[in-house]
Amino acid sequence: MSTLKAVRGTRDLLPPETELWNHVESTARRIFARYNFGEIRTPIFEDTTLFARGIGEETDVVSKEMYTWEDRARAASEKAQSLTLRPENTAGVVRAYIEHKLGETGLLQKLFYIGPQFRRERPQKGRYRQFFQIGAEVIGPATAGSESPLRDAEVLEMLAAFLLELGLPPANAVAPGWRLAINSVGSAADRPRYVAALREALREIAPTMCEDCQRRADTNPLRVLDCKVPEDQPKIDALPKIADYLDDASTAHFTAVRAALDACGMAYTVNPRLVRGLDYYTRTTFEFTHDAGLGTQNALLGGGRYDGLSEMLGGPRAPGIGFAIGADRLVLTLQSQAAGSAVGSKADVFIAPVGDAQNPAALKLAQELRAQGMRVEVGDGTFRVKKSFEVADKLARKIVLLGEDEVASGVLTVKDFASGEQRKMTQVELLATAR
RNA sequence: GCGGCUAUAGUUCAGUGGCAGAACGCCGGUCUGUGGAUCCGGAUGUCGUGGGUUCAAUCCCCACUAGCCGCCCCA
Repeated sequence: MSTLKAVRGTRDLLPPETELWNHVESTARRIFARYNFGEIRTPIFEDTTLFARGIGEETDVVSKEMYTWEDRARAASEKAQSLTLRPENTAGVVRAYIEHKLGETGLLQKLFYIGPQFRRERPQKGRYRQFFQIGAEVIGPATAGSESPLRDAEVLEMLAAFLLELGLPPANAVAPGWRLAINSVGSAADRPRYVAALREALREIAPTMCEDCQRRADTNPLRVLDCKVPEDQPKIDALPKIADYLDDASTAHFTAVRAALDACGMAYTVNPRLVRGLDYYTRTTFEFTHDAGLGTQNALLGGGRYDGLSEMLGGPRAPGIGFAIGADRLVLTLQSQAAGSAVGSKADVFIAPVGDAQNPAALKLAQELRAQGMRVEVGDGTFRVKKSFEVADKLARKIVLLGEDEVASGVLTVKDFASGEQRKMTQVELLATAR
């Protein structure tokens, strides 16, 4: 019989690696809290329509990468509902915003999430079919300031603070690090005008370009800008620029975002070709990449503004901006930086009963020490003392020998592995030395 | 979804058409309570799965699966 394995594109996270994951997640919670974000937890699956409408029917994510199934109808009269494992979380958050009428508070909603997402792509390093994102959204009625360029800059500054807190500095001339690229794809009105102009220009040029571009020119013209084929680059440079199609408000918005970033001393580059793959993005889009540790999958996180998404989903006007961090990629990056290598800490003490008659007393001692907050590992009385020492040295900083004498007298024999010093002490003294 | 590379011990990896190897780790060392880079000994395993060629396949061939790299796309 063949043994069962985690399915393609999924994996188990085990200690001590999970320690690093917890570090990343708790750091996100700590930093986001400083910016007054609250946590939202949305369901892991949603009505398929949510993603089709929100992300865009024609996007790759929706058209070929979703885990979708027909839910069982409970009664003959009921229609089976099409459900989908969430491929990203922004649509779900906006759905919740609409459903709970959060706009009626009149306040800006600042929400973050941490959780698994699912896309049926070909797995490779840093890309899994179940992957984890840490994301945040700032959304609310325009009267709450949700449309302000200050929000864009604040979110970007928060991301920089988060990466810095994790020990990841921005790249500079000599050292690798992260890089921030930003762009504006215009308002909901600008974007179609630009796409139309792009289509027009591509009608002539596209046949001379690479195969992929010929296809993209038809299906998703913005993607042509992303082409990496060297021969196509001059042709792409000659295409209409999004900046020339922004209306005054969008241009002013982008200028204001940059001014706020400059004020914070944030380094970034404007990349006019940075268009995100999801339909809901408007105006500001951005991406953080990292030079080291990730192969081709060098995007650490991405995001942007989505002023029209709520309305696309049937809700009130609710401009917003958000991002999603690829936690799998962030962890990979930290591991390659050795910034995350200091994991695998030891227990405070290892209790070694000598003879299995001492087992009950050992468990009682462990219970009491743990109640005082100590991290305790308990061996087994059938272990020879030599083995207890070997195991204890691997797992803990101190060993407590608990033989017949110790149990009778209540005086423990304690050896510290770092100093090699061994002495008798009471339980109270042991607690004091561990502090 | 497409192309390339890979799959051998718990781990990292050698290797051969004829009994399967190293290092690290693991277990044990003249049985009575002392670990760390000492020393001695021991076990590692359907050689990814299923077919085929052959007297004989871990090795050659085919398919499948998985991982990695690249493409597409994206976090």
